[in-house]
Amino acid sequence: MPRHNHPAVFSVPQLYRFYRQLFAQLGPQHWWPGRTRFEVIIGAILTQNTNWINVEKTLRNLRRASALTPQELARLPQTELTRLLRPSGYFRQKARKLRHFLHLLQQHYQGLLSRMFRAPTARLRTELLAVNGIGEETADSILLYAGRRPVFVIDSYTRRILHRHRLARANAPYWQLQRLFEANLPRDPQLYNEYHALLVAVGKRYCHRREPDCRACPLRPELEKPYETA
DNA sequence: GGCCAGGACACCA
DNA sequence: TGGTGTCATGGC
Repeated sequence: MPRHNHPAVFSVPQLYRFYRQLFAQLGPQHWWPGRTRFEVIIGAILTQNTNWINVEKTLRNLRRASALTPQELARLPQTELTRLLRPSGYFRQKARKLRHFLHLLQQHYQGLLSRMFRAPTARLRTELLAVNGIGEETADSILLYAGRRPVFVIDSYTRRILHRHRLARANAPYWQLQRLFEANLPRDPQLYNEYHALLVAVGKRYCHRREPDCRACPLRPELEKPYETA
């Protein structure tokens, strides 16, 4: 096999077992927390490298300002938008990102989410990735949680958990980790939804950056060897 | 008072 | 291609 083609992940027959174990222990996570598809999209952008608690504060701000539809948000002056976004951090950047998304929606879909989510998944993903401020994780979160498309989301918790369970290299590319899940699971948006949410829940509780609480981790019985965190 | 949080991007070699 | 700095608030 050519050097550049070495797999960064191993074959994973136990991937679905992981899921059942997590679900049995933690139960349904009811993701994505958001009342409408637009809220899900906004939340996906606002939660970038940011605690969800802070995002909720911002969503409350936007709700009070009646700015939780594309049309209403577009009418908000930039200075006002920036002010409302403060609690979730990076507020100047995120104000621009939201504007960029609204621009895509307006230019390609007449400002209508109903039209946007009629587009084929691959095309919509490409368009979302072309928006400055929307990367792979955010695009896939939008596709899965707002669009209910069978696209597995890879976030930092998922990456960390896979690495600590020796299922992937620490620096494996996004698409490889995504393929790992998509190739080993039924192509079911609801399953992808719950699985990713469960991985985040496990990550938050047991798989911290510095001191992973591995003995309490629900996935522990699956482990063959002690962790290597390097 | 430091660390972390459901990233993305520009810039550099 | 891969590494590094930047963006920023709030909770623990």
